[in-house]
Amino acid sequence: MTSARTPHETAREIPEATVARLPVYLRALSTLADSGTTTCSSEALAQAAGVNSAKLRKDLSYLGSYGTRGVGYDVDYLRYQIAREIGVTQDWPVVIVGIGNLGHALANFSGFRSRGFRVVALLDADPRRQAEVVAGVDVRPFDHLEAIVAEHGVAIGVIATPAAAAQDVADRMVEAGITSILNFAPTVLSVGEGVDVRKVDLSIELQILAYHEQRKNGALGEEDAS
Amino acid sequence: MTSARTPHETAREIPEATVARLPVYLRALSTLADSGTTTCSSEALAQAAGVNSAKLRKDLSYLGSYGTRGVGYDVDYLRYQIAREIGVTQDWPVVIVGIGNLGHALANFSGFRSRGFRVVALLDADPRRQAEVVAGVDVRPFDHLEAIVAEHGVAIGVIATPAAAAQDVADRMVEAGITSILNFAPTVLSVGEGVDVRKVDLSIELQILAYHEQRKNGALGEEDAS
DNA sequence: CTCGATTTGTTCCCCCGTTCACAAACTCCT
DNA sequence: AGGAGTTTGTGAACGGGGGAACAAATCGAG
Repeated sequence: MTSARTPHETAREIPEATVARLPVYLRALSTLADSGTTTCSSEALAQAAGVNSAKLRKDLSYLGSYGTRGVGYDVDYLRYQIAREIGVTQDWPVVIVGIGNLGHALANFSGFRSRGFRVVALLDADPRRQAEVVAGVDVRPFDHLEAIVAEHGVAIGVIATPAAAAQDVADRMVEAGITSILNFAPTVLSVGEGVDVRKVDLSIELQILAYHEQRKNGALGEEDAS
Repeated sequence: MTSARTPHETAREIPEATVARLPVYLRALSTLADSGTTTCSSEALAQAAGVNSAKLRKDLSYLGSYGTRGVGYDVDYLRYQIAREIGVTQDWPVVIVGIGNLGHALANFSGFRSRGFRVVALLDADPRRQAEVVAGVDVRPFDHLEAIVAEHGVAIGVIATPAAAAQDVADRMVEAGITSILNFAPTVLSVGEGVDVRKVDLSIELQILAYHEQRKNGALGEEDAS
């Protein structure tokens, strides 16, 4: 969770940690369904999702009581219930801003369509990129943002620009009416109340791995550095 | 944190949540340094990093006492201390497996070099991709993995393959001696004791945003579905 | 040298999340 | 029908992290 919480909490409250795991369960269920499994226990699903089975059951209990004691969960039924809870039974239009190397990769990412997301526009400020067609969608000028958001009712924006441009892009997105941002630029974004931001940061992930790696190697560099 | 913990804990223990924020502080400090700032308060740095100042001070206190009361922190000094703690004062060789769209983007990512990481090899199982040269490094057969890891002492591997291949790649990596994996494939990896895995999953991030987005819109779909 | 202003380092408390453990509920076999 | 075996859903204990608040330390002015 990055942004502030909405003041008017609706109905039942699902913990943030649980929300973050629901997509994992959803994927595991899809895999099970593809392999012909129609029913599974919390133990089996937990293993497929890489979590503790007690945690899985507690997570699912926030959604309701969708299992059968002594039996387990119906794969298709549970899958639908989770998808509905997350909100991916409907289609979410998405705009991607910044069509460099990463933007290309994101636009071509097949997991978009199959999981309830539809890329309605690719935007870039660089006129040289606006000639391109990526993944069947043509790259348009960044200035079209407001019109596109209004036309398609876009709520989710993806920022794949260099760090220097990210905050400006975010500001424009928010102004245009976007309320959820996925940020790939290595910058801290500041946005107003009610806007959610999630960040994906490659170099941070690598640095976290480096820290643990360093410790595995018996902690060199123990000088006190006074 | 994804994998198990090493049994023999060394010296002082830094909480995982703090470790995840140190790279953010490091970047904020670099930005401050670039703008000519030589000293900053915890309040200023916290704002630049997008966190609470009390949390920042507590995080830094795990590293030692590097500030001066009544004054603040010396930007360069603190930056070096954090970099040393994370382990990015040395250079980490990295291999990337799977040179599709995403692999291209990762290989070209400039944040690698500048933050203590060096891409020593790009690997792909597809012979057609092995003709390419990406970001000055030529794509080599996946089978070269073991030799490259041994030669350069690679500890960190990046998986950018399709989901179906990811587990096999991970197994080979671990067997070759890699002990930290950054996984971009949408799969749960299972690895042995002592191997760290971090995952970056686009569709999960989008689904989390979708969930919150759905709730903002006044929670439709309140049928009980008996 | 002393006093006020500033800022760090740390203590204390609370809340969220994880895990264990068990009662409730269901199936199947006899 | 009844009992044994399974598996879910949840209550309770526990640990970690976040934030407020304060004492300790440093600087600067007079």
